[in-house]
Amino acid sequence: MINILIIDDHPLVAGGIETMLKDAAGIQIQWIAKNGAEAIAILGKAEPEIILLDISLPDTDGLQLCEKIRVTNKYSKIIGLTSANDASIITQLLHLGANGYLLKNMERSELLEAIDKVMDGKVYLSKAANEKVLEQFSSISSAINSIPSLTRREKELLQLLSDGLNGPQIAAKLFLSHYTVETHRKNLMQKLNVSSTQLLLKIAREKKLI
Amino acid sequence: MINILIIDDHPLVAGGIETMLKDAAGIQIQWIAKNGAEAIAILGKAEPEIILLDISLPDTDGLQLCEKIRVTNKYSKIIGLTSANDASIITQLLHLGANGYLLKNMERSELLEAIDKVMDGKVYLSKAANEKVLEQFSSISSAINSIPSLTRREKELLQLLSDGLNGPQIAAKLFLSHYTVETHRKNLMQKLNVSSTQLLLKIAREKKLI
DNA sequence: AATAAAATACCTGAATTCAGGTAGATAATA
DNA sequence: TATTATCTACCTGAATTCAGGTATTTTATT
Repeated sequence: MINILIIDDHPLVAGGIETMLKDAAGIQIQWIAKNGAEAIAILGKAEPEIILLDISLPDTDGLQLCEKIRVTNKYSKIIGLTSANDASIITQLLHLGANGYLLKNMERSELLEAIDKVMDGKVYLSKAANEKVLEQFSSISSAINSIPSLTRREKELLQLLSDGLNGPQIAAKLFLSHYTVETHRKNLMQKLNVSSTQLLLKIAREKKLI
Repeated sequence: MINILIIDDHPLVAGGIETMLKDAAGIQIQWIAKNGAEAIAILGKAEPEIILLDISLPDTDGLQLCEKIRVTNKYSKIIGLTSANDASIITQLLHLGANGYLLKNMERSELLEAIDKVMDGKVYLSKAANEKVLEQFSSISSAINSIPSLTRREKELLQLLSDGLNGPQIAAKLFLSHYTVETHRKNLMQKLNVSSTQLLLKIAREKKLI
C-alpha cells in the first residue's frame, strides 16, 4: 500500500487529491498536515511512501521544510506542489532532495504518473514545469535565478520595507540603531543583487519572498 | 436538488469541492467547465442552481464572465472563487451580479454555509473576504479611497518608478531634466497623499493604478 | 568548547529623495 | 480668445539611501 502525507493548508487541495485518487487501487491519503509544524509531528512517528508538499505554507516555506524532512527521512518520496511554475524554485527543491514537482493545475493522470514514477525511483516533473527547467538551463545561468536564503531578521526587514516603512521608521519600530537597519538592508540588497530598495522589493516580489 | 456548475481550470479544485460535497445530501456537481467558452456552452442549455466561478481563468477573466452570464441568466446563484483576498475585486464582482465570494483556502463548512446562504437569497462573503470589504467601506471615507486622476505623464512616471528606475534614470530615459522628474514625482506623491516613493508604489498597487 | 552564522553597531562620503517653493511654455477646452 | 490643465524647469536645504568598509556580541551547530 502506498500511503500519502499531504502537506497543504488548503482543504480544497487535499480534497481534490482525494477525489483524484479515489479509484486508484493501492494508494491512499493517510495523513493531512495543514502546516510545517503538523507535518514534522506526523513524520516523527510515521513514514509515508509519498509526501505531497505545498511550497507555500502559512508557517514556513516548503523549501526549508523539504530540507528539514530530508535530515531524518530519506525514505519518503517528496513531490513538490505549487501553482507557481518557477524554474528556480523547482531546481532548488530538487537539490534539497525532492523527487518530483507537480503544478496545481495538473490532471488526474499526471498525479498518478508522478506517483508511479517516484515510487519507481525516478524523478517526475510536470510537463509545464519540465519546460521551464529546460528553458532555464539553456538560458545562461542558475546562479542568477536561485533564491538566496534570507535570515529571520532579513525577512522581517523586507516585510517592513514592503509595508512602506523607511530606515529610521524601522529602526524605531524594532528598537534598533539605524545603522543596524542599514546593514540589514545592505545585506538584503547584496543577496538579491540589486542597487536600490525599490528594486529589492520588485525582485523580492517576483521571487515570492514577500 | 441543488445542481452545481463549477467553472475552474484546475481539476484539483473541482475535485476538492466534490470531496467537500460528497456527504452533503441534495447537493451535487452536475457540470464542470474548464474555461469561459465551455461555461457559456453549458449555460446555453442548462440552469444550475449554483455557479462556482473561479476569477482567474485561462481564456477570460471571471469578472467579465460573470457579467456575461448575468445577461441571459438571472436564476443561478453565482459564487466567486479565488485565492486572492482583494476587496476591490470582491466589490466589483458583487456589483456584476454575483451572490457570494469564497476564498480557496476555505473549509468545508464555509462552502456549505455559502451554498445555504445564497440559495436563501442572501449574499455570502467568506470570513476573511468580509473583513476586507468592511475595512474598505469603513476606512474613514471614500475620499481617501477614491482614485485620483493622474495625467498621462504621471502614469508614465509611475510605471517607470514601479519598474525600479530612480529619478536620474527616468530623466535620462525620457530626455527630461531631473528637476522635471522630481516635480512629477512630487505631484504624484501629493495626489496619492504619501511621503515616499515606496509608499507611492504601495498605494498605487492597492488602487490598481499599476 | 570551538566554529560558524546571525544580529548588532559604527563610520564616511557620495548620491538620491523629499519638502516647499516659483515660473515659463504648451496644449486643451469652454 | 480666455482660462485651465499639463508639462516643463529651476532652486535650496534637510533627510534618507547607498557603497564600502570594520567590529563586537549573540545564537546556533558541531
